[in-house]
Amino acid sequence: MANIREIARLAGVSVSTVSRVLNNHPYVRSDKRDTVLKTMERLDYRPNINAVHLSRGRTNMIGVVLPTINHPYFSELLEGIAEEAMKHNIQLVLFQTGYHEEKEFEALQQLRGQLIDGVIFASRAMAFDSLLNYSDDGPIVLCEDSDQEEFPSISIKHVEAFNIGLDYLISKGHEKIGICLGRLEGTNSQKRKDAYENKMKSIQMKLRSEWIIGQCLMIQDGKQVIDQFMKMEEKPTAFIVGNDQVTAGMVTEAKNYGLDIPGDLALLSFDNHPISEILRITTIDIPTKHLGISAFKALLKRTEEKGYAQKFILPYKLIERDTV
Amino acid sequence: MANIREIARLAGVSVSTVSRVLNNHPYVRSDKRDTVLKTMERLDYRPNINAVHLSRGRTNMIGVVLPTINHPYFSELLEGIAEEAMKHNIQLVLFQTGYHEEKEFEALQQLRGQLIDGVIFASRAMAFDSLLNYSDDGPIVLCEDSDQEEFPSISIKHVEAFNIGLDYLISKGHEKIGICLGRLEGTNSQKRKDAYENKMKSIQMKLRSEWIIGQCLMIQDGKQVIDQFMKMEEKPTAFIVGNDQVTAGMVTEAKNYGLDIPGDLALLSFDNHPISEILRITTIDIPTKHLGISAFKALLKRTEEKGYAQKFILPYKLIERDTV
DNA sequence: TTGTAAGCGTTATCAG
DNA sequence: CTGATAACGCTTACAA
Repeated sequence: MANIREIARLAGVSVSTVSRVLNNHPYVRSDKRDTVLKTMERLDYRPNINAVHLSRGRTNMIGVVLPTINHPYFSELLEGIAEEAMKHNIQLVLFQTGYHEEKEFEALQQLRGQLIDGVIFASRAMAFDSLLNYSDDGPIVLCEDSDQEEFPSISIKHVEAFNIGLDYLISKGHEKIGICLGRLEGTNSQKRKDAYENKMKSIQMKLRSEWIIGQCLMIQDGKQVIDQFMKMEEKPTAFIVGNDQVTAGMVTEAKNYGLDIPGDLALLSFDNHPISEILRITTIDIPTKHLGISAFKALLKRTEEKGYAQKFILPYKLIERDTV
Repeated sequence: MANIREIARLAGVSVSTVSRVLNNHPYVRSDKRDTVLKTMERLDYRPNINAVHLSRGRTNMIGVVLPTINHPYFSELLEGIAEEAMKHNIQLVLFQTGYHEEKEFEALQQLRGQLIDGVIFASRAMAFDSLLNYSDDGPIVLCEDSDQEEFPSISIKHVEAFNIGLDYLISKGHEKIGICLGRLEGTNSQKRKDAYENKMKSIQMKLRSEWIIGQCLMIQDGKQVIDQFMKMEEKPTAFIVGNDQVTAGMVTEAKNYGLDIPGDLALLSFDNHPISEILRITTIDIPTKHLGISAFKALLKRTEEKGYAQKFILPYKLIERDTV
């Protein structure tokens, strides 16, 4: 591949002039600029991006850490990030972790290695303290309802939203309420679980471990929950469910058993993804895509302003439909 | 940030020795290796990846071109690519195009600029001839049912699968068959449309433009199709639909109108994504994730073997459920 | 087994 | 406005 030196030689100018043309600097006589441009065109020249990156010390790429791409929550979030990044001419490098910490560290090492200018954690499995070690290596943004004040974070108020959901169920006469969450280890799930346990205590309901179900992420998991439900001696009259996919699985599997929703079992869910409208699932809307957009904006801000660590809270909204 | 020279100085060795340690070369005396390693540890050293890339002339990153991330078809495909890439320690750079050609060119320019070692086109909007210009810049793989012999390609036999679907509908007594496709300009859609038109001719059915519907990609589009359907004077008795999302929207909107599926309208779809099982949609399974896995493998093969341009055909499978 | 030094292809400083 | 030339941080002959 042709390089800048060759272009310079053929155009009869110095490499600096070529570089200036490349970067739209002023102070290049227009006839020189033209010959340079023509020479580039002729050789179908394209600057070596790695060299540019090395020289500049920046890459205009950021990393996105997420457990899995193929889940509506994360792909919507990712889409938000991608759209906003595109506006600013920033490229995305993907780190699909499958919730493995090592993979998350990889992203951070690439940050330190200056392959990426920043990192957005769409989800985090690693300890917060470990994260702190990379604080000086570049901007980091967290998509979680976080109390820390070191990094910018974007989220909804999970506890509050969960309480709204629980109150709604209670207002409809439910007391025997079960809960379906994703990875119980996750920060968001923890918040939600705490909210649930506190609320149950406040209405004098004993916690039943059988009614607290984890690892609910996909449609298929919802089916299994209903299978479990059918076998329970003491059944809850309602479930609050961490995401619409799972609820979708529950609704349809419930129908297979001839259950009446919400008569035999009420379901309140989170996300308001398209499937919930289709299945008329009562759900709490989370502005997932905007979470992504805001995350990117926060990263940008943090890039410009070293200590910037604002906590962004986005609004949620209860959407009443037919499963409660 | 510390660099290799500083490590060398502090460890009392030369930069080449440090480099050798970094790259697990043999021929480094183990006590030297140890001090180097310790020094790195102490300074929390991480090599500058851009410098490595520039020096090596390779980046171990590949580009993935797709129109949108937030659609089950593409996010499943992407997941396949991502999983396989991870096994080979290859990073993914995303190019979300929204079907815009310029964005696709961007990926190719980054290929020429050696930021990425190769490109997978999960979908393509640009002309094939334009693509040919980049053939020498690095391996390119296409996810399409393609007749060209220049690049490796991965797909199912769209025409054949479509014919199977149409024959199945016909065998169930349908002749008045409509069709819902995605972007009519896309290569896959073109193939499918051709198959449809030929089949209709072969059973002496006149083509009605009203029954050929494009821009069907999401759940919401399916709703609109049914709204259109309700207004048709002459109604088809069946639709063959390009993807499950759209069918899902159709099924549920049809219920709102009190239509009987398949009595009033039969629906045959493609993909076999989780939602189709939930809604008991009869569909033709496409191994989307494997498409992604194979695409990555083909890219790797093409990297090693210049002219490699095999066409991979993956199997599809009719899944009989309740909408036909 | 080790070190020296020449790349890799840009950008940026500084002198003209 | 233009051109030398020194970075940027690593890899890799080549020589020892």
